[in-house]
Formats: sequence, structure tokens, C-alpha cells
Amino acid sequence: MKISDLAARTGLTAHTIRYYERIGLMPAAQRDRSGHRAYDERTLVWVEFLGHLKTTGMPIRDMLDYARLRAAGAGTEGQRKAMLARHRDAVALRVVALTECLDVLDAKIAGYGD
Amino acid sequence: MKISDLAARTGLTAHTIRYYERIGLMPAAQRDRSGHRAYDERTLVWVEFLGHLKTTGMPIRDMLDYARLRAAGAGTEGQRKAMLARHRDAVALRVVALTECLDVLDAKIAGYGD
DNA sequence: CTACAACTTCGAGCGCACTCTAAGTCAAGC
DNA sequence: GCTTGACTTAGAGTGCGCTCGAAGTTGTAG
Repeated sequence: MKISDLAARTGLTAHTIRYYERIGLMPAAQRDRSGHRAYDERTLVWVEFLGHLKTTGMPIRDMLDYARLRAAGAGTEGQRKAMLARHRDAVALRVVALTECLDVLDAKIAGYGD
Repeated sequence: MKISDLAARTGLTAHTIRYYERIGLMPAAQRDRSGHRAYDERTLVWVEFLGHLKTTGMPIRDMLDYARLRAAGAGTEGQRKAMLARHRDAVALRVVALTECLDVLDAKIAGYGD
């Protein structure tokens, strides 16, 4: 898979993918014989997971912490699990806050009448 | 109410409040005899409402559109209601997306075992 | 009267997450 | 063989939402 294919399948741009690699969010890509980046399905899965973290508002610096633990391999599972659990709880709180705001918005909208 | 009081009651800083006024998110404040900003409860309500818009991810430029309609007064209620309704729907979609991501996170966390 | 904190304006600076440009290399189709 | 377009690197630029600093004025407590 070339960088343009990965871009098409993830919704990121090739620029953004190179940026992610540069800052360490993605491991250095394999290269084909002409020096172009060549990706496999595992990379796609990783980028999609990063997308979930991004959707849920995790800052890049935290994703980097997670990526570093992942790169460190065995022995970091506990830390990774703890990170995700903390993040999960924070997201759940945000969902509650947003739901409360929805009520406020609904009340305000209703206040404008028909 | 002085700017420091409004700051304390809204969680914003005095710097941020002046910034909001500068960009037009808040109407020009009344001044006391020494030129200091003096706020009433109505302003507090408005800032709290802005907080709800902010919490739900509305960009400042959209808040500005809303603030301008509000400042224009009568006759803009329909537009304001439509804006809020659109925003409400977008927020509801985000809540759904976040909830789906929570499932992904839970699955990932469970995958790490105990 | 004197500190000192809080206010004022103006404008610069910052952190985040991209986003794009420039200049060059490489590969596939006509 | 040549054009076209995707790839490469390094580094600069962008938009958002603040955030802070400097320099000066005003109000209050001791």
C-alpha cells in the first residue's frame, strides 16, 4: 500500500501521514525499492485506532506516550491499559457533559417558539 | 460586578473576557466612573451560555454569528433558532460517535486482560 | 501619605495540529 | 523517449483560541 492508498483509506492526507511519522506517532515506514513508503494492513489498523483516540479528543502528546509504550513492546501492557482506561473515563464524562448541554440547547431552542 | 468577579464566577480569566469583548463575542461593557468594566447578571448569563456553546465545540466564528444576530435584536429569532438547532444536531451526532468510540476503547481495554 | 493590588490599552507570543511549498527523484503510459 | 503525476525531504506558514507582558492609572487599606 502506498502513502496515497493509506491516505485514501484513512481520510488523512499524505502530508499528515508523513507528519505523524515525523513526530513518532507512526513507526518509520518500510520502503519499496524506489524509496517510497510501503504500508501493510497492520498500519491501517493502527491509524484507524489513532483516529478513535483523536475523535475522542486525546491530544497528540498523549497518543505519543501510548505509541512509545506500544513500540517498547512486551511489559508495557499494564501501562497501556491504564492509559486507555483513564482516557475512557474522561470521554465518558465528556459524553455526560455534552448530553447536559443538549438539554440546555433544547430548552433555548424551545424558548424561541415556532 | 468587576471583571475579576465575572472571571471568578465564569472560570474565565480577565484576559479572556477582554479578548471576548475585543472580538465582539461580548457587547462593549458598561464602565464605572473610573473607567473600569462593570457587569450585571445578564452578562453572566450570556457568558455561561457561551460556555455551553464552547463545551459543545462551537467555533468562535459561529458564536460571533450568533452574537451578531442577538445584537441585531428582534427579527433574528428565526435565524438564531435555526443556528442552535443545526448545532444541536451536530452535537447529538458527536455524542453518538463518542459513544461508539467508547465501545472500541472498552474492547481494547478488555483485550489487555487483567 | 504610602503601598499595593486591580484595573486599563495595545500588541506580541504561544501551543496545537496540521498544511503547504519548493526543489528534486522516480515510474508508468503513450 | 517524453510527459505526467506521485513520490521524496526539509522547513516555513496557517488558523484557532487564548495568554501574557509592558506601561500606565486608579482605588483601598494601613
